[in-house]
Amino acid sequence: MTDPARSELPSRFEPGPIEARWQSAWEQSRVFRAPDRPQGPTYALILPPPNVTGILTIGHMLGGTLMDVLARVHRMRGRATAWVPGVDHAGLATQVEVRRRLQRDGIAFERLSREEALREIERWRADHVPTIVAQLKAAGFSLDWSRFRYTMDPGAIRATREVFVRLFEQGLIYRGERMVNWDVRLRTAISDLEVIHSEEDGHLYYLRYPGDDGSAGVVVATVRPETIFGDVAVAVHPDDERYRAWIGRHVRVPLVDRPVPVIADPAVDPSFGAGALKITPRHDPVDHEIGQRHPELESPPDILDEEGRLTGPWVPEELRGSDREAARTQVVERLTAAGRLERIQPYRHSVARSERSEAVIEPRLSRQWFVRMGGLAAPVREAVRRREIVLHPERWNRTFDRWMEGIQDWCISRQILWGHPIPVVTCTACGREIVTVEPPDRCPACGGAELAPDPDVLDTWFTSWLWPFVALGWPEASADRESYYPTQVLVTGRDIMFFWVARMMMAGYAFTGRPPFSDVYFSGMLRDEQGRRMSKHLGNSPDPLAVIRERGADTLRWALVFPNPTDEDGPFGTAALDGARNFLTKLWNVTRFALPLLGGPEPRPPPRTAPPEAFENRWILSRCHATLREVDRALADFEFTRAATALHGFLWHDLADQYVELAKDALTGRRPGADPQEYREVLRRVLDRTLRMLHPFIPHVTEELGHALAPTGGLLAQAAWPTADEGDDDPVAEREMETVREAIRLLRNLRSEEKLPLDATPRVWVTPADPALGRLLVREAPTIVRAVRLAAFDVGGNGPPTEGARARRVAPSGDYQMELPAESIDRVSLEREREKLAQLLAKARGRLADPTFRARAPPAVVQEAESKAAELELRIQRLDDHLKPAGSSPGQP
RNA sequence: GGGCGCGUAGUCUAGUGGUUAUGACGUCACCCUGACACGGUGAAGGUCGCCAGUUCGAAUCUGGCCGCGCCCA
Repeated sequence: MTDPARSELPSRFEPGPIEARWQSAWEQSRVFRAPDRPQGPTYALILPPPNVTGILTIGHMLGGTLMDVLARVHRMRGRATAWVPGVDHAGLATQVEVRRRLQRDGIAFERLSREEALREIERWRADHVPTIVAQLKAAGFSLDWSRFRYTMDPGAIRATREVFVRLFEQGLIYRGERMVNWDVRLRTAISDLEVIHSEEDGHLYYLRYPGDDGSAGVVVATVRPETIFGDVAVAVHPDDERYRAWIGRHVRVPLVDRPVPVIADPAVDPSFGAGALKITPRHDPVDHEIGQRHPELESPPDILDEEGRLTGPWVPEELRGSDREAARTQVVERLTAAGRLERIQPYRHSVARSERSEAVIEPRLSRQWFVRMGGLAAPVREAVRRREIVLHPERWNRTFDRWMEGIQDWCISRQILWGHPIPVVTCTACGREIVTVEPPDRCPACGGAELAPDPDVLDTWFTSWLWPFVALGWPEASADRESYYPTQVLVTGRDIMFFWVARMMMAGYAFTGRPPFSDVYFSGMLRDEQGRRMSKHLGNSPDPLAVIRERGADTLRWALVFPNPTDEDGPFGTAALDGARNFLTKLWNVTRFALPLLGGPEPRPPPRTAPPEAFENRWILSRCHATLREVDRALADFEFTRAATALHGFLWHDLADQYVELAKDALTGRRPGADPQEYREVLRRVLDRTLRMLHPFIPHVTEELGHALAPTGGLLAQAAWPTADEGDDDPVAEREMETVREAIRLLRNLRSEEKLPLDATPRVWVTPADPALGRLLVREAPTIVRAVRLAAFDVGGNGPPTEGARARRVAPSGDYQMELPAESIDRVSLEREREKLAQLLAKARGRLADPTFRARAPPAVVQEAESKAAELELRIQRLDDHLKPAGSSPGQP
């Protein structure tokens, strides 16, 4: 804890020790532990469980920061807040990592026994989980570690089996032979999510299939000549005149001379290649569909084994065992020799690769377990339409619905070791399949004790989709489920919108009858400073722990939310981190400046009873209040950057640049007639509110500063979020401050343009534009004098004694004249300004001269344009007045 | 090929029909003014991708084109 005796902050802001101190203070006080039996409203979110595969990335830090902001704000608002951490066993991803590590040691994963393999994976998990936990803690995330879960802990195992059995019993899980994405290197089916499509250079081969009758036959274009052995037909478009005569006749597959029919199918694109397609139903999804539409075709052969090598009786013996790449070369050679290769054309096309192994995906007809999705999707689509669940940003709602409409069945079996076993055993005696939650001892049909487990495991997502309620205790009727389910918001990347988010929603309705959350926020992806997306592959994603060690968690957090567009990809790099560091330093220094003025630390102030009298005080309270409303609104809309921008602008420009500078002398008791106590109370109140508003974003430094201001005030982490106080609203003060700032800006400008020495204190005369402005300028004259460093600011009095010894500037608030040490009038800048105003006036007049504008535009707009034009005329006239005599003064006849 | 989105100062970005288009970084000038040079005060820098249209009025709405990105096939 902060030393209560310390009344001064160190002049340098050092995040390291501060963050360590407050993280342990939070941990000790158990602020982030959600109550088991909460009173009143709750707020729950789950951390999308990161893979045990490895360490977290900056992208995880972004999502975590946004969730932490939400969790902390709601906790401060008094909601019983549960933010539940967990890690995902990540079946395939983890197995690939472990395999790679073993490979470095010269051990082949495939050689290990099941037990040995699982032990290796367990060792990997034990190595990595602590790192992940350390990263999450170092970021200052307010996770409830007492509720930490793992997707393979006993509860998750039971839940997964339970769900499988329920769906099986409802007929929603079935086993079938379907087209899947096959990874030939890892020898498993993988999900669409794990497939990456990208444009690659390849070739298009034109092959001649001679006619059965000895005629020239048909030319077929293909990118995969090695699959000709699996052909069962050649297809053409039914309306394609070129081939109409061929439909129903036969051509011969080159090299093997096997006859196949020419069929008509509307799926064939006549403009692709030569307009004829070879049909290999077991090795291409489109061909498969065409095959299904033509039951008259012979049953298609499988010519590739699970590692992608040519196999089977349909393949010429000397080619059997060649893998796809080698086989392609060999087949092309043979086709050339046989005179069947018409030509080869360079061809750039979309290639699907496995995200895990980078192997080209082999579409493969294979026997797998599937979940029927149509029925599960229906209530979700309905919920999104009713806005029972809302996706943010808005536009994803439509995209989501369109995808749900065309939803495909889900392949949930994987041919790997690591994962939840499929809860299906087969009795070796009678062949009965048993699907039960508790693994059976004997066959219920024949009593046989020899039960063979299904060799496959479940897709990791088959557990992940249950996470919002499993993490809260499902299927047990736990107290947490009662209190914290449904959760409020899910924050994640849109890349897993369909594979995870949509499925969680389906599972929520299917197994709990309720939505798993009410809002989903999709964060953008991060890009590096060259605009490239961060990826492991490019190695351009910095290690979060290193960033935190070097620059602090708060700096990282602010760098992630402040400069980033809400719904697009945002840049992240040293520029963002430097900006964040500068901002934190600014906050540090403002507080450091305020602390001694406030008479050192004291308890947080009681609510103010009367509004302050001083103009700056009313103004800063009004700004502070406007900022709070903006932050509240922005957070309600999940617009984190807007909230951060409002806070940044307020702290830096309103509080530091304006308020502190203008009120400095009053605060330090050097302004006659000002009540320093009022200024101090206001400053304390504003700082206190600012720290609270910033706390969810940058918790450590605000906690440190909050305690410096009020050492006995308790933790900011459990302080109350500021409440809007309409009494602080003061539009008059805000308008008046605009006028005062305009006067200051303009006079500083004159000083700068006229190259006045720094120590010069000129006199200024102003002829106010109207009496009300005059009264304001008189009232605030001391402030203006101080801010611009003037000898005097004379409102409405006589002008300077010498015509030439002055510079002039006309502003909406009045006509300013500054005494200059020499006879220098900046005619150039006056003329430039006149020109600018004249342009604006021409524009305004043009508009007003247009009768349809007067007729059709709303009266308020017309009136505004009129007064605008009048004001411009007046200003130009005043400028002309000054330009004329100045032009004819000294030296002129 | 289909869908979605994006093109605003050198860079990143705010801004969904009505004052002189926002802020940050960078640039230039002056200033280490008793919180902060990780700072202050000023300045320069924009045909709001292009072309039509709707409208009294378009960065903003519509259509087309060009360029870029993402998702799906």
